[in-house]
Amino acid sequence: MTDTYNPQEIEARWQAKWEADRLYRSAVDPKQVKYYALTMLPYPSGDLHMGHWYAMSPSDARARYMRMKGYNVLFPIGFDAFGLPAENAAIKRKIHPKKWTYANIENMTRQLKSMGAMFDWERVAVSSDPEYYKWTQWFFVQFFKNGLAYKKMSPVDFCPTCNTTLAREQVWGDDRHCERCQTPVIKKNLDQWFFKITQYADDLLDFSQIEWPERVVAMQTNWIGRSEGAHVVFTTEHGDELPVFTTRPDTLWGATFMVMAPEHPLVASITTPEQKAAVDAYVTEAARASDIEREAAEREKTGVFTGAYAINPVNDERIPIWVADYVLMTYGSGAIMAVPAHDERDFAFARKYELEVRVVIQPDGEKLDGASMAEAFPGAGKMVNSGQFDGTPATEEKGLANPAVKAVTEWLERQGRGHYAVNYRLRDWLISRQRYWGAPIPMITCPECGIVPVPDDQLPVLLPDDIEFTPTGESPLKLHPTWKTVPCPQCGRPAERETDTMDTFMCSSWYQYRYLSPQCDTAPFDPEEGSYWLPVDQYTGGIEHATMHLMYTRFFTRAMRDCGVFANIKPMNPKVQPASMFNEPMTRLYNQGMILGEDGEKMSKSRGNVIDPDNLVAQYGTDTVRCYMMSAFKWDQGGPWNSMGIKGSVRLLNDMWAIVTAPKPAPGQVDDKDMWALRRKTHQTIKRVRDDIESFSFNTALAAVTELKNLMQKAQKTPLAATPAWDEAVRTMLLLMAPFTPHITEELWARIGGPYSIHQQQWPIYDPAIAAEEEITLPVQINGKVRDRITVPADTDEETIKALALDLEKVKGLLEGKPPKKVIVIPGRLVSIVV
RNA sequence: GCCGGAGUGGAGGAACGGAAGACUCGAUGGUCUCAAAAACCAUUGCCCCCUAAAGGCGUGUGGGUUCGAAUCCCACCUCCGGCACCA
Repeated sequence: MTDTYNPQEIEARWQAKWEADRLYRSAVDPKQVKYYALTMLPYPSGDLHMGHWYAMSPSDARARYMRMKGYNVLFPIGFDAFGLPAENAAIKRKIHPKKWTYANIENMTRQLKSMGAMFDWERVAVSSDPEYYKWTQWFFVQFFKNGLAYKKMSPVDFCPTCNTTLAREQVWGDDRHCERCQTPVIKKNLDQWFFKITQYADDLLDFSQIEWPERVVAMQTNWIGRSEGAHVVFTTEHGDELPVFTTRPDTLWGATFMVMAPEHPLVASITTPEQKAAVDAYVTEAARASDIEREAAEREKTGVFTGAYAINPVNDERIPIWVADYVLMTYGSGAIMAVPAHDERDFAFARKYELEVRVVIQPDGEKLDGASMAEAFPGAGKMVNSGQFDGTPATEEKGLANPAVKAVTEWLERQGRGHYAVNYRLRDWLISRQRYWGAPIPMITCPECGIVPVPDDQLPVLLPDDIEFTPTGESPLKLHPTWKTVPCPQCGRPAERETDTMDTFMCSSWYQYRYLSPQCDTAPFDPEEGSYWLPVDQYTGGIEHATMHLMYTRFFTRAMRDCGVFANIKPMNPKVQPASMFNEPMTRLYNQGMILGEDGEKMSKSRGNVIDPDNLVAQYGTDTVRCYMMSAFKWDQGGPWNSMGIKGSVRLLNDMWAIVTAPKPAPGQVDDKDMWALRRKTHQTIKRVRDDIESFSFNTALAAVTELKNLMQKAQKTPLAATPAWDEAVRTMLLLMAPFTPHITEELWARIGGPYSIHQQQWPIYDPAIAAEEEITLPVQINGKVRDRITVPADTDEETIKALALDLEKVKGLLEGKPPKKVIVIPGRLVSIVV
């Protein structure tokens, strides 16, 4: 048993055995407590990269740990297999997207298996399989039937490179670029399908049922952008209603003009003949300018007077109506009341065009004057110039929590001039994509019956295989000679299929359910499986999905709930299946960081800083790569790759191998102290590794095992290595390392005669009595500085410690015979003397 | 501007308000070797010093609370991420 560590041989052998034994097959077992651990599913781009390893191997280690803790763990994997790269490959290299995708899946499955993770390979779900997308389409129809899906002609974001529209969430950055390909998007007016995610805005703002990182909660909250205020109806002199949304109804008396967005439908009709030329020119110019130009915050405001006037409903004042592009048609009603004294933007506009600035909130201690003030005052004060509301305090609080807002809103409601209102930044989810490689939208347009969903028994609407790609990138579904022509399901007359496919985020919004029973053909998932496994207990993945996938999937679960999809799900173990399981798909979320190239930049082929995991596995073995992923970084932060750093993991595993396989020394005299020191370290390590894995602190868990290993290494050739304490240490070290490095530990476990499989063993039990220190060294501080230390038995009482400390030569010297002012003894911690 | 997060040795990173720098990499010196690699041993925050002892200084900056602060509070600075003419 002195052969050297040969990871490649060991890993292949155990992987084969595990697979043959179905060691990682997870099945419903009501007698056992379930644990659903989930890592974000990969897109089959061709090869597994370092990022996949970094995301998945710690996630796997934790799932393995939970299994050893006694949970029935489900840790599935699959592929988010629809998407544009497959089509790009088809156009560029004349490979059919299906062929390209499934070849990649095959290759990546091999790579994933090389990771040695505890994935249940019998639950693999692939979103481009007809068995899968049948149910993606079924959900679409359900949503349509429940009023959650609608088709609408509207100006939408279009990526000219990807040749498709995008959801608002998929447009990023100041230059409004495509999240996938970085190309700035353009606006197009198209007839598109939307999901009513806005209907769930408030529901989605409720994070009380989930333990998600504050960062994600903040990002989603930001994204939804809820603001409270009032809906107030202004009218033009000619009686046209001009409703506005304002968060500051308490400043209504300070409205000295109104502004409409250039796209506002009433602009043309209210403009007076004298102003028509100027307004037309302005509107035309605004339409030509891109959103990026228009939305640049630093840009100077421009606008044109329409010649028309509105009546302020609170005081019947006549105020001018302007058109300006700083007002957006997409938010609120596309028109605002302008209160220059208390709003920065209105102030800038008013000064430029010499419009009245009237103060209606006076702060304490200074006197604002509309004519002379240099900037708007958005702060707190008392209402003035506001009729019966004068003197009402206006605070910094938002919405009805602000007494001035509350008083005015209630009065508006009583008067019928307005009402409480909430506005959101969130837009409905645009899911139409003008692409081939996606799930076809299962809708048919009939000239007689209108829009008709494909009946359930005709699902899935299959993608045709006989397609042709043109270099223009136009969807082959549109160009297909016959595919889109079908009889209307209602009247049987010739009708036309929807040729758009669905946003692939739709597929990934419900994959955690499909994993439960990927073969199920009577429902999206088997009710028994759902009743046992739901919800996902622990989800892990990247932060980049905060306002896309992670928001969509929360919406999706709620929509499923409201469509009755969970009607036959009865939690088998309500203790671990919170009532929130029908609202929230994932109870806990943890975001890992990103692994960068050695140069500190994002890994990319063009930079040439890509580290290939296949090569590393070939060179060092899977266990070493896994170990390095988990020891060298804080998981939530990630960081640059260091090709030297992996040596640390190589040494750890070699040392572990050597310690376990070394011949035992002859028994002999063993110092009791040494024996207890080893047992103490062993038990302290159990606790540290346990606590660290639970808190995702994999690096410190491995550091703790390394400390144990270092201690054992020193004792390896002494008679201590022939004692039961040593055997306990060896067993413990292997069990603690099993989640991190599953193959080497399985091999060594077998060699020391442990029962197969180490991965089915119970997590070692930590005994606090053994872990407790017998002797402790206490630092002795004088005025907060450590001057000496004393070593005493752990149970020494305070008085004795105090006496010992004061008797120290060094302390006596520093006290110079004077009595100390104060002596603080913290048992087990330190002695602090104040002079 | 608003909302999150982060600033600790040469690098990654440890530290329930109680010994700053665990563990790892790197570096330096040594052992082994014809040599190199590997392995092993030792040193490794900075200043002072031949060395050591003994000091002093050190967790982005400046204050504060405390016997005691990387950690708590206040005010800043820098970097990263999200949102932003959103009424």
